[in-house]
Amino acid sequence: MKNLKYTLIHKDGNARLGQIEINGYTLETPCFMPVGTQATVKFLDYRDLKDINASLILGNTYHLWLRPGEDVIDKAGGIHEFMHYHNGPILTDSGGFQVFSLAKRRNISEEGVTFKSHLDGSTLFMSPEDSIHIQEKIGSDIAMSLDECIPYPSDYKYVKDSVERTLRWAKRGLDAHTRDDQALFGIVQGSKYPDLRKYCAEELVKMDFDGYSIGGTSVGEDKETHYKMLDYVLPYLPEDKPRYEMGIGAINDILIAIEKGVDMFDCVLPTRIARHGTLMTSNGRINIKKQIYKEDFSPLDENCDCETCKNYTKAYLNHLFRANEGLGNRLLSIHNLRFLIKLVEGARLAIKENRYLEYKEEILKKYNFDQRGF
RNA sequence: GGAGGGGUAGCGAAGUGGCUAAACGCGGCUGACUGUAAAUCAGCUCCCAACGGGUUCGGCAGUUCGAAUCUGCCCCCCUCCA
Repeated sequence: MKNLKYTLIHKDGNARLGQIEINGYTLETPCFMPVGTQATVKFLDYRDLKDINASLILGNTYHLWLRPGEDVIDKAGGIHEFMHYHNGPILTDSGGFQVFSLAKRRNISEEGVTFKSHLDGSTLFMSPEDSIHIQEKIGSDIAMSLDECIPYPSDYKYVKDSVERTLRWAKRGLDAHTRDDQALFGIVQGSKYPDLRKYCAEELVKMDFDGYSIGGTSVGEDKETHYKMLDYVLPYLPEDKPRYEMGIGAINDILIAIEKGVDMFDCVLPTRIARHGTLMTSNGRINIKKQIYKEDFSPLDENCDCETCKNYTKAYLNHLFRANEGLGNRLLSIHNLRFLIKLVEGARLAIKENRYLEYKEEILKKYNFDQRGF
């Protein structure tokens, strides 16, 4: 009895318009998922998320395990109740990304990962089974298998061994998983090696997960390599399950992922750069802290429908950033998230109308962003 | 009028004979940021034709091989007592 139902509604080339039904929530794909690592999309609350039309959001197993602890969230009645978020499903990342981002503070063994807590230095151990059990207690709608997000570049032997271990971990997590109101996704690794990507995808598909992720992209490789990684994986994933590329938020990355047939993606980029004063707009990237905006009383982006663009001027936002007022972080985060969500809403409509490639080209041509894609 | 304290780069503030174009903080300017140790991090911030040179530490005049640092005079500011 699966709690997640994916329906492929329409294809335009490889781009997919779909629908996910899960635990009473229904959402359309492709979708962009804001990241709320510590049970909060930094600076936004549920009302802001509703306003920008966010649905699925992320939480993080490693971070919530350390603080407040999965038991607290369980006692609260689960993550939805805990953070008062009911606008859509919640997906938890497994801790696999921390294997990458906290590389200096961890050790990998066959059994699992030993972390040296970034909070207090204590030694903590997480097995693939632990990751699943923690996610079950957190009560997310979609859980992820514990994987190793492989650094780039890594040599073939390292990647092969890592992929095989990630596959064993995936199986162990699957066997340990008990909640039937929680979906579980496997994560395809394999770095830039086509055969390892294919192998990893095929082995995971045999295990029959509820969805499949592509991990280990946008970890320092060039764009060409990044996009090829998608090509090495997507042909081997089933049409009737959602595909999720983890950790992409640049405009070109998203548009290309959709074109190739990815349904879901998340990224800290829009919220992080917002807190740093950077905005994605239909006129390209701008930094609100710059002096030229000090007396600019126009909106951030005249083509945007977010609350920030509807109600505030660049001059005011410039002031908030110079004064280090938290409202600036919130207003810019709202804008950047809405910008990406709207971009993907446009993509869904374009797929429906069989003009996705035109849509993509139009955006890539019109928006004055650079190689990085924002 | 008397006693004491002080004037350092845009601001605040170290430094009290050479290692000082002068710590540090703020402010300002650049850049970075992709499954969040990130409201963070990195660089620049006296002037110039600049891997070198030129002017600086209230002002002027000295002492010294060498002064933001010592001496004299002057200007300004603060506190206390009359």
